[in-house]
Amino acid sequence: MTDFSDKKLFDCTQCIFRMYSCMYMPEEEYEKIRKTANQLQFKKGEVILKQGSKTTHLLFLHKGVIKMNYENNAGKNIILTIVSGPKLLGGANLFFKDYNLFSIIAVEDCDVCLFDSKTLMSLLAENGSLLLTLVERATEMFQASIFNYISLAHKQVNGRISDILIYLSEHVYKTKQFILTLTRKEIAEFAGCSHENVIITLSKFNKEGIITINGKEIIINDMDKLQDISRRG
Amino acid sequence: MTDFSDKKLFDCTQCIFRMYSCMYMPEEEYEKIRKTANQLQFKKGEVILKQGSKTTHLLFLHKGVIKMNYENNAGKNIILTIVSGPKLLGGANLFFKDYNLFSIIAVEDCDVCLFDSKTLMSLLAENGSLLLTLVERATEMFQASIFNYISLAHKQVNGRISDILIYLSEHVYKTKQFILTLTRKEIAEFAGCSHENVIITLSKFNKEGIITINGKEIIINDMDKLQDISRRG
DNA sequence: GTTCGGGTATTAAATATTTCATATATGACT
DNA sequence: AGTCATATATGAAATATTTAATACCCGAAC
Repeated sequence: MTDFSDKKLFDCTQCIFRMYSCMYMPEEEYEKIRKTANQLQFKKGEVILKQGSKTTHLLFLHKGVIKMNYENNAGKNIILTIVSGPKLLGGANLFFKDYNLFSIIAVEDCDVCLFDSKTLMSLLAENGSLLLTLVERATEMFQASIFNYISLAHKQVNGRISDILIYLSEHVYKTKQFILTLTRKEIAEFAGCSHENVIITLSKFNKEGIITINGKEIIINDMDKLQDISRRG
Repeated sequence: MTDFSDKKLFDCTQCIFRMYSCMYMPEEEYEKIRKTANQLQFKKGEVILKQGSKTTHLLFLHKGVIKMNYENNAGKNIILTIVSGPKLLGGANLFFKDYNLFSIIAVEDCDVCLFDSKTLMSLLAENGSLLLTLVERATEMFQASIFNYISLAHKQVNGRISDILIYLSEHVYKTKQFILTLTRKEIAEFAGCSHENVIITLSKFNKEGIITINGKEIIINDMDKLQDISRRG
C-alpha cells in the first residue's frame, strides 16, 4: 500500500464520486468531504479493508479490480463478488456496520479513495438526494451479488463457471478477451467448488471451443453457448 | 387478498414503521404517508407483489411470513429468503427498481401495509435521517440473504438444510418448535437441491434424533449438533 | 363414496462432485 | 543453476446428488 497524502495521485475533478456529489451538493459542502479523503494505491494481493476491522471509512474504487472475501468460521475463504472500478464500495459491508463483514482485497493494482464515514454520514443525513443516489449505487452491487449467489446455489458447476465467465467478461473486464488474474483456486472460492473441478470444467470448455485458454488469457469464443449452459444450469 | 380501505384493520399507532418515522419526522409529515397507506390481508399462498410488475409501493409486513420468490428464465422457482413480520420489505427489490426483481408471496396469512413509493421517496429525500434508518433496515434483510447464500453456495445439502432449520428457528419462528408451513418442495427451492434430497436429509436428522418431525411440526432437539453440521458444511 | 392431485416417502441407477495421489510448470529467491 | 512454494493439470476411488420409478396418504371436487 502506498500513501501519497502530500501529492494528488488522481485528479479529483474527474472523480465519479464527486460527480454524483456535486449533482446534489454545493462545491463548499463537497470540499468538506474531499478534505477527509485519502488517496491510496494497492498492489495485487494487498488487503484494502480487513474483515472484522472497524468501519471508519467508505471506499471509492477508482481503478482496478477487487474481490470481496469472506472467511468463514471454518477458516475457508469464500469470494462474494469481484468488481472493477470505478465503483463505490459501500452498502451492507460499510454503511451501517461497526465492523467490516468482509475483506476487500486487491486482485489487480488498485487506486482507491477512502472517505471518513462519520463526516460523510453527517453530511448525508442533511442531504437526502445524495444519500439516495449513493445508496442506490451501493445497492446495485448488492443486487449483483444476490444474482451471483442465485446462480451458485441453484446451478451445477458447469452453469456456475459459465456464469462467472460471463460475469467477468461483461461486468469486470468488459471485453470477451481478458487476462484472468484470478487463480483457479480463487475461481473455486467464487464458484463454491473444488479447484480441480474448476480446472476440469475450464479444460472442457477449452476443448469444446467455447473458450480459448492461453495461460492467464481467456477468450470467450461462443458467448451464446456459454449463456445456454448457464441457462440450463 | 382482502381490502379494508373503509375500516382500519391494524392500529396505526402501534405500527413499527410509524415508530421509525416519528423518531425523525413530525406527526403532520407522517400523516401524508399514512394517508397513502393501504392495509391489506393476504391468505397463505397469495402473491403480494409479483416479479416483473411495476414497483409503485413500499411494503411493510406487520404480521405473518412471506417468501421472496425468483422465477428464473428456465421457469424454475427459487426462494431467496423467508421472513416474518414486523419487517420493512424494501431494498433492492423495491427501493430503486422500476420493476420488482422478485415476487413476494404469503407463506402464512399476512397483514401488510402498502405505501405509495413516490410520496414516500419525495418525503425521504427531504429527511435524510429517516431515510438512513429505513435503508439500514432494508439492508439488514439483504445481509441476511447474502449469508443465506454463502451457506447455499458453499456447503453441501446437510449443511444447507441445517442452516435453513437454524434460520427458520432463530429468525422466522423464534422458537425451537414450530409448524412448518413450507412444503418439502419449497424447502428444496430454498436450499437449492431436489425435494427428494430434502426429504432424505430431514428423515436422517429425524432418525438421528437431532430433530423430531410430527407431520408439519418440527422440533429442534439438538441445536448444537445442527450448528456443528452447519459449520462442517 | 370415488376419483384426482398434491405432498410425502423410499429405492436403484445414473450422474456429478470431491478427495486423494501424483506430475509438470512457473516464478521468486539464493 | 538449484530450491522452494505455488499454480496448473490429470486420473481413480469415494462420496454426494439427481433422476426416475413407484407407493402411500389425505383432502378437495364430483
